[in-house]
Amino acid sequence: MITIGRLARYAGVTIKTIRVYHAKGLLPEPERDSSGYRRYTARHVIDLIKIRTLADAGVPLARIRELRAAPDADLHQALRDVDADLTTRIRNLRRTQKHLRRLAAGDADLLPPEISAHLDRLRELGFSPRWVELQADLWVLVFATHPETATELLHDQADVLADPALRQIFLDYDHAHDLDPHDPFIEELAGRMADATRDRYDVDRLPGQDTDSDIPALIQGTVNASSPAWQRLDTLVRQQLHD
Amino acid sequence: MITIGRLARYAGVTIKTIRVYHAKGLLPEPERDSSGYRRYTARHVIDLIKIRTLADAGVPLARIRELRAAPDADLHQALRDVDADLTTRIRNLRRTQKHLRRLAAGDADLLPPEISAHLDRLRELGFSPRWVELQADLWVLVFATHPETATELLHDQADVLADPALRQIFLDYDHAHDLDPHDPFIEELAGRMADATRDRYDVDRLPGQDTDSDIPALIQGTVNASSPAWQRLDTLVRQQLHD
DNA sequence: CTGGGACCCTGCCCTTAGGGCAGGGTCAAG
DNA sequence: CTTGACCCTGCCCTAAGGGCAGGGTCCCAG
Repeated sequence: MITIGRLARYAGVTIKTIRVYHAKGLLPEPERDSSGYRRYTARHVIDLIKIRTLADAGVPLARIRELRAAPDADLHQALRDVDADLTTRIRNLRRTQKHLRRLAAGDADLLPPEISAHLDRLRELGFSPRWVELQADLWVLVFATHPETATELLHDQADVLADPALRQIFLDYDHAHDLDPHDPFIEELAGRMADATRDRYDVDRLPGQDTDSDIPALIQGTVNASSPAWQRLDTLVRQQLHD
Repeated sequence: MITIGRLARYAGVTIKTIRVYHAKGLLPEPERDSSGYRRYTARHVIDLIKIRTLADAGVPLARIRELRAAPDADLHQALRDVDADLTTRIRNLRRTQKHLRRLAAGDADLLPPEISAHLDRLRELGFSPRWVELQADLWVLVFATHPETATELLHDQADVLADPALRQIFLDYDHAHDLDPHDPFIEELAGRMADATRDRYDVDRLPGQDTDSDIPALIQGTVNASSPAWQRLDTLVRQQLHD
């Protein structure tokens, strides 16, 4: 007849755990010896090990108690459910691990590989680190909020960068960040941007605006907030497009 | 500028979760609009997604808050630790799943395959279901408490069953369960058992008794409790061995 | 026979990561 | 003008134990 401490060591749990199981009616309270110590038998060891197997699998203690009284068929169904649940939990953990590794490899790589490639391309084309970082944030946001259309948008953006004139517009946008908001270059750039936009897109169907989302505004807001020149640029472009 | 509900949907969490993160200083409180509603920006979406990645990996929220302020080197070390931890967690879940399947396949199979084979053998040899079940419990206990010596004991037991005379002793033991404690057969069997034990083992070194464990007594106690005849058998054998 | 260290007992409060509800204000659409 | 969908704060609740206080037991060495 073993004591609670030995039972605990055998089953690889703490004494407290055993007492909790008694309190919750999972494991029957054993006899007490003359001094009030609990004395356990082989049955208890076996029961405890089974309980732990279920508990380790994530079954709530209350459920385990139910199962101890349930008919065999129910128990087996429950075991199948738990097994399936374990499988999905393992799969999820693996996915999380993948995300984690992306996060460790640098923020940008939280995105699908296509995006990392896009950002690398930006760096090659001579965009400033600040711009690349901003684009990273932006695409994180787009992919997080509109996964369905994000890929399409990204391809459109890649096309844009393939055209030297359009690419120059973005390079100038990047460069404008530190200019005075009233630098004449800003107005000239705004003109080019409005023209290019009208050229490329149906004015009422700008990309990304077909979903009733506030994400584009959100992004633009974030962008504008980082530079007064950019803020003015946005205002000017909007004016010209809405004439 | 999105509301808390939208942010929650984007990040796949509940509103409450976001409020908790604010309360714990994980995610900075955003500006409020004129009616006191929180208004979030792109930054918040990105931060929240990162936080969730860590939280999903099982990092405690308090730790995540620390990491947000920690230098880059620390963060990367932490990410490596978390990654390793995830790997062991996945491995443990897999082991648990294996245990669970054994449990589903019938109690006996909670034991290593060698034991299941042993129990199958018992069934073939004509032992009663009750005996087989008792042996299952017994071996569960032995393997749970003394994994180092359990295999050795099992092999010894397999040897014993290979000898027809010894096997007959166990079959008779099984059969004795339902006899009257004073049936003469019991005394005769006790004699055979004592002889066989003396024959096979050094009297002071019975198998399993070299560890200072109460498990053998525990097992014998459980066995004895299930039948008065068995109880008497044990008493008689002990008497004869200790003369 | 007397410490002392290792056990055991009950009872109580504490923790994590949120869930849920009450009670009240806000917004947009019909 | 109302209705349904949001949002606010504040409060209590949960699961599975951890930790501690305050007190009793056991066994072994001095």
